[in-house]
Amino acid sequence: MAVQKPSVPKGTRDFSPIEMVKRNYIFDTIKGVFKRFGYLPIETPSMENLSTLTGKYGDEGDKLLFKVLNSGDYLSKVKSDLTKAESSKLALEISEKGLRYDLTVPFARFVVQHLSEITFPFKRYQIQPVWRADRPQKGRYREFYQCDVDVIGSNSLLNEVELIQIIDQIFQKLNINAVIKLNNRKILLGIAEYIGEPEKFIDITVAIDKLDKIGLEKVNEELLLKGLSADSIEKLKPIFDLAGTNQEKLTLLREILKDSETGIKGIEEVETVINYFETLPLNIDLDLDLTLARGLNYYTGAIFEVKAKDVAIGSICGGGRYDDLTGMFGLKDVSGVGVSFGADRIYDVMEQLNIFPDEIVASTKVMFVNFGDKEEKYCLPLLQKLRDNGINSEIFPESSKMKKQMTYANNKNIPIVVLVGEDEMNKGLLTVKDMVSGDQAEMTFDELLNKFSL
RNA sequence: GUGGUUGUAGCUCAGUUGGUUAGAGUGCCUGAUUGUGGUUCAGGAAGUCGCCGGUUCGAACCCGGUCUCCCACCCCA
Repeated sequence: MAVQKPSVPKGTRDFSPIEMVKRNYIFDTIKGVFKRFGYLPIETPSMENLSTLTGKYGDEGDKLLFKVLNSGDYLSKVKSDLTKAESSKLALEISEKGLRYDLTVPFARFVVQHLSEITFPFKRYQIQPVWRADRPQKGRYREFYQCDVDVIGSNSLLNEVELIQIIDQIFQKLNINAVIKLNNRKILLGIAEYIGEPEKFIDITVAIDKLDKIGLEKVNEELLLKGLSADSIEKLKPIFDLAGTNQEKLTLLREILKDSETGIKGIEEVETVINYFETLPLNIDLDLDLTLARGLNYYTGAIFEVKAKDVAIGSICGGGRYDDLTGMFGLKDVSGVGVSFGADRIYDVMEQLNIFPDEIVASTKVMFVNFGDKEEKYCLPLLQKLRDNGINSEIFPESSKMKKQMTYANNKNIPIVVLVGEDEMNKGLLTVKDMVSGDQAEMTFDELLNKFSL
């Protein structure tokens, strides 16, 4: 067989030991906070039935689904004329499974399917990879991990508040400066009603989402293109211009949207969440951002997005409330709310800021130089004692040249090297070298141990 | 999915108008130093120039395709 150059598919990556140590640090931190708030883990399959996935993420989302080819002679079962078949229709005939696009929709499916085993409110977390057939860029992968927390079966806004607390804790623990942007789909719907274009709701949200990126003028152009009247667009302006504190924005908004029942409901929801937030001793900033829309169509209430303040990489966490996701699987009137942490982007942020704690690379504290068979046998019990005392230690596995062994210790940042040769064995002492200062001294094993008990 | 961009030693990158044997820094290996790393000095190994094809007497360089990376759009973690 011809030798092939090894490679992984576009947008996917291998992770080396160093990367995994750092990734696990992120996962463990996130998981720890989830557990602290009483959430329990679940997992779902990498593949879902395509019918479970399609239609949940909007047209764009459907295009980004990875589809899995049916097994066997899938073409023989195709009914369409292959010479003029549309790809999108043909896909449904030759593929009935797809890789999951997020963890929220599979979770909704899970809830409905396992209803009898679940007590509401159901608090679950789920940390698994998801796949999107997007074109990769920095901070944008085709396979990436999401860390979801959701509580389903409770309308209480206390859940929204709890999510904010969770976000606060996680980013505090990871030492990332972040800001939570908060909005509410009901407010956006109210705005669409207020300007007299409720049926253009999706177009409006998608356009105003880009406000801080492309500016007011371009947004207006896009809205015009989508068929909004110039009048409607003019009415949007004061809403974009809203400034001041969260409370000030809400007061103004309440006046503007006073005739929209939905809008007022959204304002009240946001107000409640913000009022809770202000009574809590949290570190993170919470910004009411009316231009936050989020593309996922299943959100109905609060929407969140978290951005790192010090790195431009898009959102590192996002989510919101969905009132009818389970409805699509036949379970009505069960509302849920949750957020998803993007582990890969969080990694990129931490890497760029160089804020991974040194100690997570649990490195060796003591290395014994290997001088040969007799010395090995002499050192092994000492090594055992160090380990029993919780000191990470190792012996170089071969009696290589000193230079090689010392270089190894140096590159691995091992702070203490112990040399035990014939001399030391006869005297019952160890030569202990401090690799930072370069000093070395003879001492007993107990004296070495004492160095660590300080 | 649309448009653009990148790919040369393990890593970061030079490489002239197409012209003999493709370079540098860093890392690695060896020695100066047989039981002493991190500094210094001397030496050494290392490249199908992303891949496939074409043009040409001759291609890292020009052309086509393809893969990958990155950027913008779209969308998003």
